[in-house]
Amino acid sequence: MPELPEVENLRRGLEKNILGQKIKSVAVNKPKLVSGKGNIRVASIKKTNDFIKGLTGEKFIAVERRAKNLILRLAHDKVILAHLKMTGQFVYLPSRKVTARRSKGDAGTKVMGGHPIEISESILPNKHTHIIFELEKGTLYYNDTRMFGYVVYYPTLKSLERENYFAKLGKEPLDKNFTAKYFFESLQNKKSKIKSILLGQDVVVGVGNIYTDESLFEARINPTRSASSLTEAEIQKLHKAIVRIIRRAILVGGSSVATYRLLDESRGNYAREHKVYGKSGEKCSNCGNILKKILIQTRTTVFCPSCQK
DNA sequence: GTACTTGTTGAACG
DNA sequence: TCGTTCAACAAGTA
Repeated sequence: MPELPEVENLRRGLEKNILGQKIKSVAVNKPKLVSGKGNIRVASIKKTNDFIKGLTGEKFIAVERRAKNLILRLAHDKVILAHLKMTGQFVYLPSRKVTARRSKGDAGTKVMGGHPIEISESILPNKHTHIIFELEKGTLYYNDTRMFGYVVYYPTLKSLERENYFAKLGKEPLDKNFTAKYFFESLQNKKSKIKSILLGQDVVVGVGNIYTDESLFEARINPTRSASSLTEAEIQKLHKAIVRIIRRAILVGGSSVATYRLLDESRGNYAREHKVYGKSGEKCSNCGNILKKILIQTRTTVFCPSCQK
């Protein structure tokens, strides 16, 4: 599942490849995906028509990110807001004219990620391809197996801002405003578990299940502790761990999604540095005791009971 | 067939 | 009213 580092990585890849390109045509196979965010479940034909009409012929002028949201900006102040949720992925393939003679999976094939790309999905489009943008020099596909994600069109930047969607989001973990002091103050009145706070988006954004467990392990903090019970020193350690891990993950992820050929390697890169996530029952890399798995807010949580107090 | 997984959030809870 | 908890979304995997 893409967390902030993967989305940031995807943003950079898209920026490199689609910026300046015009959308020649758009195909929407699943109206639900373009019909709204979150709980809006009613697929609207009008929204689909607006999406296609509004975007056809427009040029990409910027690719931005807020938390795990991608903001694709187009000429005439038009915007696409995209969230990959668990299984969304954008894949860009240059057209044959641009990449002369290639067979499936050739190193010359440019692909961007999100959710890790399955080998079985290396043929595009496939049954999980729900939106297709034909660009001047290639094709941009949106795939999503579980369809939790969304790709929503806004006719103006203002119409996106009007929804106030970003208003209650917390700080970006890599923003200079995300300081240890801010973090400490934000946790003072919070009674819920520190893991729940990290998973929530109102204090710090973009830290999902994986990096929450990894950060708490690195800071040696038990995920079940209430946020307000943490000492200032512990919060400083946790702050440092979050920033370091997210930075590191962007760096490692940066080399992992360039081509299909790197796929297997990329998975290794992504998972290689995990110390607790997905390692329940294995030995703690620090003390050798067995890592334990519990549920916090219906989310799998792995930690070392002897290291994390 | 059944349980489990995942990010985010509106709804329900106390 | 407010802070906190939880179910729901979808579909693949074990």
